[in-house]
Amino acid sequence: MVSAATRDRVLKAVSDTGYRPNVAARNLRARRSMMVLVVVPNLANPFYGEILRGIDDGLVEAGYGIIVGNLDRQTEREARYVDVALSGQVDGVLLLSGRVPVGSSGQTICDAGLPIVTVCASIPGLDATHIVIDDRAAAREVATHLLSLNHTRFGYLAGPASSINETHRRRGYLETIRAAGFSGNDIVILPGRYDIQAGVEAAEEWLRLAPRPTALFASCDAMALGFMKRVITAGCRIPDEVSIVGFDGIEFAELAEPTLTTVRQPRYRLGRAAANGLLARLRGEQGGNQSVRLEAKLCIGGTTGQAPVAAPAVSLVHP
Amino acid sequence: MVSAATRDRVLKAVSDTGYRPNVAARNLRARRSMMVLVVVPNLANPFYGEILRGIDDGLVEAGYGIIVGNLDRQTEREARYVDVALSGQVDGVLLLSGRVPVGSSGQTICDAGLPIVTVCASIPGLDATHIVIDDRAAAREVATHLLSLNHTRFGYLAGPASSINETHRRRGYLETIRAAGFSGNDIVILPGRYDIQAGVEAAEEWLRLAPRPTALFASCDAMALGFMKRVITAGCRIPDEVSIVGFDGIEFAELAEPTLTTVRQPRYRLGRAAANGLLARLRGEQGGNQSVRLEAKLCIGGTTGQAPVAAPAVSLVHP
DNA sequence: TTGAAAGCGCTAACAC
DNA sequence: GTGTTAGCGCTTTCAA
Repeated sequence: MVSAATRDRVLKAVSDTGYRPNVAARNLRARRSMMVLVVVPNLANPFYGEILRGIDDGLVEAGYGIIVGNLDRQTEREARYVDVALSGQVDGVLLLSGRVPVGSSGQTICDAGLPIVTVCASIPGLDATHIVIDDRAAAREVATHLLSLNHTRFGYLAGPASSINETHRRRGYLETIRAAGFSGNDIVILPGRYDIQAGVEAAEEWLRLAPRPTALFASCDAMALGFMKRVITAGCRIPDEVSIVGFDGIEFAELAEPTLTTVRQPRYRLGRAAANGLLARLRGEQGGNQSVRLEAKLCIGGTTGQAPVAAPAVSLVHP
Repeated sequence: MVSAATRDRVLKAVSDTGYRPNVAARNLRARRSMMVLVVVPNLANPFYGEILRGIDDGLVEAGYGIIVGNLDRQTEREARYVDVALSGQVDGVLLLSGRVPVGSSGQTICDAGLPIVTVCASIPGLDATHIVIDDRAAAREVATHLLSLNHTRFGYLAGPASSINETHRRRGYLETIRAAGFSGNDIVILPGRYDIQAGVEAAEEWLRLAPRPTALFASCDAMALGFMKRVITAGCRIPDEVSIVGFDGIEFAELAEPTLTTVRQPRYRLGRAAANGLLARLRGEQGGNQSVRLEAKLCIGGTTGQAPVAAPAVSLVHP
């Protein structure tokens, strides 16, 4: 609402002086920062890279920038990001970590009163938008697939106990196997922590077992790939001696030989949905506790096959 | 420099009122933001994830946060981050992209007058600290390794022409092969762009060649792994029919079967060095144009082996 | 030591 | 339409 003449005069002055608005001043005055904090458990895992891409694409369009808070799997690092939120450096928070970050003096990131969206891990009781897939149903599908291949001894390569995803995946897997008539004796649970090395260590444990489970569900691809590499190195054939299923659907799962059977999460779309959910809350359009569920899909690769028949063959000889 | 009594009174008031300093106001007054912009070519490539970890660890200790600028391989996206720098949102810039970002109205990110550090790609003529490895020497080492295995037909899977790394790697590889007496006829150059899919496409091209090069140097691991998967799918044996070398040393290179021979870059340390270099510049301790060079190492895996001997055997029959 | 005041650069509100 | 002003919350400077 200015005359054309004035506008031109202003625009000319802008380009003459090379004027640039100062963002700190604007933020101070407007009481917002146009920044969003994204708390990531482990930047080194490419699973998060792709989600981050979706988040970035969604937020940048709306003029928001992202501040990355990498926990590097260390809970102690949460405090830093609680401070970032509490000191007004960001307008909203995106939690990929499945936990509410806790500060050094007992406050949580919720005390900042900022809009929060969680991705890939709904946190019970948290007033936030939760962008999720159905971990439990996906894990059931994994178990059903392995049962259909006549496996009778099952392994589960777990994530960290603190992870809510871990809980759901384990439950879905175990309940389906039990429902098929198997007992705890038919199931071996190997501890893990969602990284490659954990998969390697679990493989070493598995190699020492007798009898070995013939089917292994690793609760993330990084672990599945580490496991796979280690057992191949030990001379095992996949899927002849052991069937392996991962979870996440990272690109490298497709590059494994054989291609890893895995649950593919729509990572980019999860990121976009998270950005949209947060933008809606930032605009005040939404509040309360709600969930958006995206589809995950079991992708059958070459790492799963019929259970080996060695044992039954022996029993036929001695009826 | 206040009396103990006053200090206590202040501290009590702080905890009573739940006082938190406002960062925007502090930044406005202090004319700094305690934020650093990190420009990344492609967040989806785990190569950058690990460098980012090193950067984050180095900067967070000094109280700086990072704003991630993902280009997603699209040069047009640079403009956004030029604005971020120009509008004073950050105190320094870390460039992983090997290019000086250019804004929409012709300015570059340098016009912000901020300290700049480049990582993994020194940009000629730029007043910055350059954290690099010797791409050319590493590529020479790759060629020497392949020559020592008696290969005589060589492939090179290139990166994008705009990349300075691409230039160095190609030069080092080709000059070494030429110095060994081979000509352009013995070398096939396949176009690529530093992602998995480019590796797959190059493999399809390679499968159509006759005669095929028996040695392939892919200028990044993601491409090498994509290439490898595709040729294995087509029934080729590695390294019996083709030797493959990658570049970068991402974790997944070690998980490939056979393990990928590759040049391992010290990614985390590159990130730390970049953080340190930027902190030094931010403190005004350093200026001008300087380089820090870290060691990259050729790690021999199972994807390289003696050149197949079929052709020489034929020529012995008809001397 | 402590208190008071100026001002960073912007935007919203108001008077002209 | 246009020009002026107050104040966001902090830090620095200067006076008491």
